[in-house]
Amino acid sequence: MEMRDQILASAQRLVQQRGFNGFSYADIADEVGIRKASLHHYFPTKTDLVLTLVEVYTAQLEAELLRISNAPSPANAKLRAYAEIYHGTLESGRMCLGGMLATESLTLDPALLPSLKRFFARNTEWLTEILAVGHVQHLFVLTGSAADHARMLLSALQGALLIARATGDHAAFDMTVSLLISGLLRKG
Amino acid sequence: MEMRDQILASAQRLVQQRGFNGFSYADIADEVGIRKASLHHYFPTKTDLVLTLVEVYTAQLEAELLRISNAPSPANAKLRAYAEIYHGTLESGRMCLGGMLATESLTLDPALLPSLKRFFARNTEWLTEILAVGHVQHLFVLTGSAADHARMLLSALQGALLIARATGDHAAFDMTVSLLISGLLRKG
DNA sequence: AGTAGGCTACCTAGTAGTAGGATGTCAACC
DNA sequence: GGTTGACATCCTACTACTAGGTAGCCTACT
Repeated sequence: MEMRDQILASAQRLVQQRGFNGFSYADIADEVGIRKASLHHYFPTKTDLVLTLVEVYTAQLEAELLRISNAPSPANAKLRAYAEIYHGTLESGRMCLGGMLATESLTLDPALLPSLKRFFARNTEWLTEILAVGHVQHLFVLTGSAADHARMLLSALQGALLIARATGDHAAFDMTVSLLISGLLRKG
Repeated sequence: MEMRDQILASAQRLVQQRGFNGFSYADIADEVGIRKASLHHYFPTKTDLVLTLVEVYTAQLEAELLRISNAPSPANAKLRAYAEIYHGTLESGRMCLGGMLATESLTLDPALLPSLKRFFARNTEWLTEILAVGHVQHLFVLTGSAADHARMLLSALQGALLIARATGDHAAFDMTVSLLISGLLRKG
């Protein structure tokens, strides 16, 4: 299973940095050191490969979300930990895998879309839960429903990632994160 | 100049819907009804074409921003009008041209990046101005600097566009816009 | 005469994907 | 214990097609 994992790691990096339409099997072959044709043994089509990628990525996310949820920290610290994931993505010169594929969704095999939707649904669901908990603990002041705030936070983080790629301004990304969280906190 | 404009319109739509790496000269040729080779008469390279696109798009934006700025409406209405631009983009099945290219920036000819940066800088600058005016008029309550809020708003709008593409949930987009604006308003 | 705008025909490189063979591993069988 | 067959992994070689881009020609307008 060593080679399969190498292929997935290489493909994941390529999708996050260059997009589905921005890389080819040849790029992966060069990187992992086998021939292009051999890649088709593991993943018959590019769609198969990226579908696996989305599933793996979602599973990795799930593990992180559970780790954060189970930590004995206040809700605002959990939001910070969540934002920290995006920070790491930015530092490695990548987009969120889901975000990248979302922009390209009109060019993707429709078979990928359900998994992609699930990815975003899971993010929204988790954020909603954290916001609801922070709300009943009087930590957060919400001007809309927890689900609405969750979608807004997710949008802002994805967008901040996108903009930081164009501007190169990582400090602005951090500032946006801080503003998003401080905007939720009870004043005084 | 008729054909040139047709080419630009077609290319703009293709970039916004499919991304730089998701369309080809053949797609444009099919659409505008001339041969692929003839396109090179107007735009020698794909980079030339997209560079022009970014400049035109920025100029169109500038006109809209001035129109909104000069309207005799309160700052929150101006923000709504700005968000309305994004709403229209979403309804036509497109990403923001800048946002789409931003995600693909690692695969673009570096010659495109300065114009792309200017596009985002202009958006941020305009939003900052509107927010500052709303602030001195005691319409908005800001928890950070006007520039910080501007970047956050821009991020959230771009991200909301991206997510709406994956989920197909346009109502969520509208809700995010409302939440962003109501979150700025002075309470009570 | 020069230029703008279009054409056919072509080039080189790269795309995803296939065919079929070489090598190796491992388990079942006699 | 050695043979056999199934399967995994990787290869060379290739197909069919698309990519961006070029060469050179034709026509119409100024």
